[in-house]
Amino acid sequence: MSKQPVSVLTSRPDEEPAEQSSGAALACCAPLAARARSTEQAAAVAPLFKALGDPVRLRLMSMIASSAKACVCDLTDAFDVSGPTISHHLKVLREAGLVDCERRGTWVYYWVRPQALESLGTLLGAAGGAAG
Amino acid sequence: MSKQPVSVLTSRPDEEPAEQSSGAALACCAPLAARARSTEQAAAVAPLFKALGDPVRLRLMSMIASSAKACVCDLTDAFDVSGPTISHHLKVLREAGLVDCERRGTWVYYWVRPQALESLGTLLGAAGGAAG
DNA sequence: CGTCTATCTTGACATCTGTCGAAACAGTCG
DNA sequence: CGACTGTTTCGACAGATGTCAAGATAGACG
Repeated sequence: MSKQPVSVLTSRPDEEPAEQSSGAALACCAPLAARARSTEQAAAVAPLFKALGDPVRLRLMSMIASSAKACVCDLTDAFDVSGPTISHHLKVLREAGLVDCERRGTWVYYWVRPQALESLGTLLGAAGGAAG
Repeated sequence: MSKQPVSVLTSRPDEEPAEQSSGAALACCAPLAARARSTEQAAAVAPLFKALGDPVRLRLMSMIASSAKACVCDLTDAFDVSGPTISHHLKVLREAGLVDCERRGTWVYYWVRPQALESLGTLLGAAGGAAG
């Protein structure tokens, strides 16, 4: 069976088009562009990983994803940290584009934005091609 | 394409069976254990995301995964940061269990440890129900 | 053995992060 | 309107992080 060949991890910046050694000018054309692209891509995706890089936020995401809509009060209850801290983490998650929220009366509900997760999933394991 | 419903994100800490909470002193029982487990899981996985949460490290991973074995010198050349900084990032990646390295003469080669990536991939998109 | 290259470790420093308490803001209910 | 509950913002602070320069270590080569 083909183990998921990861893929960000296998985005191989060098396999773009006519890649490699097609010209001595390697240091100036495609490769460079590819590399730049990779850099940008990394800069764009790293924040998502970073946002998920905190235990509290990871668990928060887990809880939010587990229920269609999660109320802040429920989330707060499940942690040992203060309300403001949870609020802060939710803001980080929100700014990373991982979740979105809406106010319904007194309560605020959060839900996961599938797009972001797909991005990560794709980066990590989907993307055929690669295979190492 | 992959419309899989993420999964860390859906690990629903409450769906754990009566996982023998033989610990007597448990304030409650299953719920607490389940939650503890979830917390532990988050604590265990967050570092992986965190390690990937830096653009340099993410790109480093990408490059390492792109080639069976990547030499530090090649990696260093591809970035604008100093050698020690690359070394530091590689250490972070190594300590997170994402990569491993070996010295061959003068050079040190790095490669990706599939396990870690699988963990992340599983967490993000695969894993059907809970954990397993 | 001495020297050179490649890589890692150490120490220092500015910045970012996670956390809290206090206060502000948003809505509901009496 | 006024009091109360839920959530976010503000200000502050300890600790973590990313980066560099300088020095240390590992192995190759003469």
